Amino acid sequence: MTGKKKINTKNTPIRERILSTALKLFYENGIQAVGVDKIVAEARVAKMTLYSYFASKEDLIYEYLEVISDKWFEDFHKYLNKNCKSDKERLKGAFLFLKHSYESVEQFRGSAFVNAGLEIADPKHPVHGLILENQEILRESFENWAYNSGLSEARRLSYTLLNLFHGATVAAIIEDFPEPITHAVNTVDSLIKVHEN
Amino acid sequence: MTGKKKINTKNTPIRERILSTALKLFYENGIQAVGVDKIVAEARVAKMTLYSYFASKEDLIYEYLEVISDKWFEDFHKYLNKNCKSDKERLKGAFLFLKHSYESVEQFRGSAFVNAGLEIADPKHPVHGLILENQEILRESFENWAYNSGLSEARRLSYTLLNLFHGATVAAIIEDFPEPITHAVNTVDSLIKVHEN
DNA sequence: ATTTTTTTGTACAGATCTGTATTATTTTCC
DNA sequence: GGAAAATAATACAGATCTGTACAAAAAAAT
Repeated sequence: MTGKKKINTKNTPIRERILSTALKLFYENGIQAVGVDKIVAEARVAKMTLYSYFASKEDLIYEYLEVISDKWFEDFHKYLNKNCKSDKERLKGAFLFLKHSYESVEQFRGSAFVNAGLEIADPKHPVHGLILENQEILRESFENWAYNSGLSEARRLSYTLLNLFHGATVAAIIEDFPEPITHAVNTVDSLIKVHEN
Repeated sequence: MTGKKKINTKNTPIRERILSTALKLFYENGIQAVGVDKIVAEARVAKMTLYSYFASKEDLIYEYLEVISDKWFEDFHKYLNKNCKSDKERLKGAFLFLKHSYESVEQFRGSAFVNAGLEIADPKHPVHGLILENQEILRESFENWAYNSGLSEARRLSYTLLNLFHGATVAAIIEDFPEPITHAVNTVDSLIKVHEN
């Protein structure tokens, strides 16, 4: 009988509002920089209400990463299916999606996972599993697309593309300009040709 | 008559100890995650002593980045001059240095600048100028080495290499394995060949 | 040896953080 | 309408954070 808190797991509009507010604030400012007070203020919700839906900030962070992961892959595939006709086009399309994100997102801050992974230094922290899983899914997509396109060394190429993907994202944030992403797009073209021999 | 604090700017051993302790803690745990109390405890120094050498934590952060920048470029060039005979070798050598860092640094946490840049979200924060400057120096090195090696599109290649550099670093941290760096080394080989035509 | 400077230790102010207690108000359900 | 549940508002506990005050101890300088 530990007297645990009762958490309401129902998906009410208020819960959604808290989560979407946390989503925005965590992404734009970083996880550590955003306090619970800021979230409840922005969501126009009482603090107790937040704690009736989420056991702790830790839980909120974890759910934040899960939700943003789903959302990201959804947007990603929607974009690819709309703009790419083949898996080879998808390889390049992934980076065009990145460019599109930079231009369309009101405040581009790169990848929520990479940022979270770097922010939470301890590699044993539970969110790291989620982040790793996320990156592996993306890499496997690259590998499948490369393999289906008949490119050589699909696995190795997938790691390179993931590197480029991270690098372009990070550089775009630091430089505060989309140029690094444009360069990455061109690099992908070159790499595809190299693996087409 | 604002009554400003008197800051001792002399380079005493104690000041050095504080700075090197902050260096280690900031790099390994992130800037926001490390409090002044933790620094003075680890450096075995009174808190007032820290504040007699540094006006604020903000100042300490700024100096941390300056020092680690100098230190990084020093180690970088030392490694390159020891292991590379030509500028073309230096292009690859930069990534071998990254691998060497991963293997030799007791707790590899990637680039202090990239981490700081992502941690401090506000692009108007003064440290961002320092971070940008740092990255530009590295990119220009890439460009010069590529140009001196007769490679085509040296400038574009330099941006690609910087992307790869960031990406490999970030991926290595997230995956907690050096494989991404190894892949990046191979990619550099491919890219050099592409630009050698 | 004595004065001056530096460093320490402790305490604390004031802000902010996570999380809870409590009571009032609003909404929902029947 | 009236009972039950959800939400709000406020206050607060306890921890932690940056930065300062102040007196004692140690080190350096003369």
